[in-house]
Amino acid sequence: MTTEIRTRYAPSPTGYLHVGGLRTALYNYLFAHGHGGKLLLRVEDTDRTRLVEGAVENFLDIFNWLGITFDESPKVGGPHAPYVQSERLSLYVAATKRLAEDGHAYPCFCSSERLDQVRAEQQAASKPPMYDRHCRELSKSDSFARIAAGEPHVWRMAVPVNEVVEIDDLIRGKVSFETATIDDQVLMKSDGFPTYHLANVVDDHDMRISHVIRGEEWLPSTPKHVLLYRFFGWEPPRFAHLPLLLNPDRSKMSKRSGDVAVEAYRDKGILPEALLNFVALLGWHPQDEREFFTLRELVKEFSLDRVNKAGAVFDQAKLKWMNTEYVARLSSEDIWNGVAPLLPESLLDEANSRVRYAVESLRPGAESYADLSGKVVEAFSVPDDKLDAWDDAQLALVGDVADALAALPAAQWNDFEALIASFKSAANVAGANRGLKGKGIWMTLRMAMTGREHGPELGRLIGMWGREGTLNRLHGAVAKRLSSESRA
RNA sequence: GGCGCGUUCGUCUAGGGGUCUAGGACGCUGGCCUCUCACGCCGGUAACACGGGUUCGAAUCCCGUACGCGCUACCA
Repeated sequence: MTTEIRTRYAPSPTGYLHVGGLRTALYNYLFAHGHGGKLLLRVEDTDRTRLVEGAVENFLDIFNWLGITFDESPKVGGPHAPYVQSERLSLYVAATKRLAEDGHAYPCFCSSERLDQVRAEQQAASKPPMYDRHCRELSKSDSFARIAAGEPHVWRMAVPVNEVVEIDDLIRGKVSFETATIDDQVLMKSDGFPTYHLANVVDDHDMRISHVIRGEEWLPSTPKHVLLYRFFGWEPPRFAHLPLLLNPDRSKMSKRSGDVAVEAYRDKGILPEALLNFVALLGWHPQDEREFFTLRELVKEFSLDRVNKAGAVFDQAKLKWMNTEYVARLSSEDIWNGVAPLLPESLLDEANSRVRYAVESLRPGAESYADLSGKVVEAFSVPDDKLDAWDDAQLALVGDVADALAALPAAQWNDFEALIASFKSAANVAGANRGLKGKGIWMTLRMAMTGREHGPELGRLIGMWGREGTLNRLHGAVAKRLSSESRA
C-alpha cells in the first residue's frame, strides 16, 4: 500500500509572501494535488523577535487571491492542529526530553559572548566556525544541578563524530555530508522556543508529511534533520530541494533589486493566473512546448522529475509579457469589471456603452487593468490649446468634417462600425474638396481632436466621444485657430 | 576559510550518445500592415564554461579546473 501524499508550506510570518515562497507553495500544491494528496499550511513562528502582526491573515489573503488552497491550516484547522508552532511548544519540549534521555541532546550553558569569542578565534585561524562542544562533556549530574539552579541554557544536538549522512534528494539525487562538518545545532533556545531544525522535524513527523519540498537553501541543513529523524526512530520524509529564484545578477532573489512581495505584483496589476503560470515555469518545464497553463492543467502536468537543478532569474519583462497575454484573453465582461472600478466617475456617468467601446477598442496590447484604464482616460481627455500652425486648407477641412458629422443621423452615433465608415468618407470628401489627402487629412484631424500626433484610430475615438464630444473637439480646434489668428 | 549545489542564446528553457549545421519563448532587432502609436504578421540576432578522458561518434557518460550561488546564528 502507498501512504498518503502530504506536503506542507511552512513560512515564517515575516509580513509578506515572497515570490520564491509562492513558487515553493505552488509546487507543493501541484505535487500534492497531482497525487491525490493534501497540502497544509504551517506557520513557523518560533522566532519571537521577528513576529509581524497580521502576517498570517496576510498569507491567507494573498493565497486566496491566487486561488491556492490549503487542505489544513491555522484557518481551516485539521487533524493535526494546531498549525502554528508557537502553540505546539509542549511537543518540542517532550521531544527534547526524549533526545536528552537517549544522549542525543545536551544542555549548553555557554553565553553568547563566549560563543562569539570562540567563533572569532576560529575565523581568525581561518577554521570553520563551529561550536566547540564545550558543554557536551559536562556530566549529567552537573548539568542538571545547574539547570535546577535556574542557569540559562539551550539544548544542542549531539552530532555523531565520524559518519557520513546521505540523503537521496528527489531533484538532486544522492548528496552526502560528513558529520564532522556538521555543527552541534541548537535545538531549544534559552527562551524555551525550538529552533527551526527541531520544530520542523517534530511537526513534519507529527503531521505525517510525506514529502518536504523546499528551497535549496535548506539542503545544507538537511543532514541535521535526517539525524534527528534517526534519533527519534522516525522514518524521514522524502526531500526535494528546489532551485533558487535569482536576481538579475544571479544572487538569491531579494528586495535589493526589484519587487519580491507577491502583494507588490498584485498591486501592479499582475493577474493571479499570470503570476502563477509564470512562476510555475521558473524551474519547471512541461514535456512539450506549451507555456500557458491554468492551475488545473499544472496540477495535471507537474512532476518533480522535470524540475531543474539550476537557479532561475526572475525576469520581470517576461512576466509583463505573460500578464499582457492573460489580459488579452480576458472576456469582455471580465475586463470591463476589472477596468471600470479604476475609471473616474466622470466617465462612468456617461453612457457606459461608449466607455465600454473604449475599453474594447483600447485593449489590444494592454498590460493590465491599470494600464488600460490609463489609456481610456487619456483617450477621453480634451486637448489643451497650443500649436495650430495650420494653413487655410487644413482649417477648412476641420470645419467641413465637423459639418458633415453634425449632419449625420443620430442613430449613426450608436453604430460604431457605420460611424467609422461615415467618418472616413466625410474626411476623404472634405480632403478632396480642400486639396488634402492621406496624412494631410488624418494628421490634421488627429491634432485637431486630440492635440497629439499619436493615439488610437480616429474613427474609433469619435465613437468613444459621441456626437457632442466629437463636435466640441472639432469646433474647439477651429475656434482656437481663429482666435490665435486674430491675435496675430 | 569549510561544506554543499550548480553551469545550453542577455533571460526562462528543450535536449537525456548519432535525428543538433542545438529547438521554443521573452527581450532586442529588420520589414510588412497603417491616418500615427500600439496590436498583429513575417524575418533576424544569440548558447552547449574550459580541459582531459570513454566511444566509431558527446550538449548528452566519467574525471578535473574555473566560475557562480547557497549554507556556515539561541533566523527561518
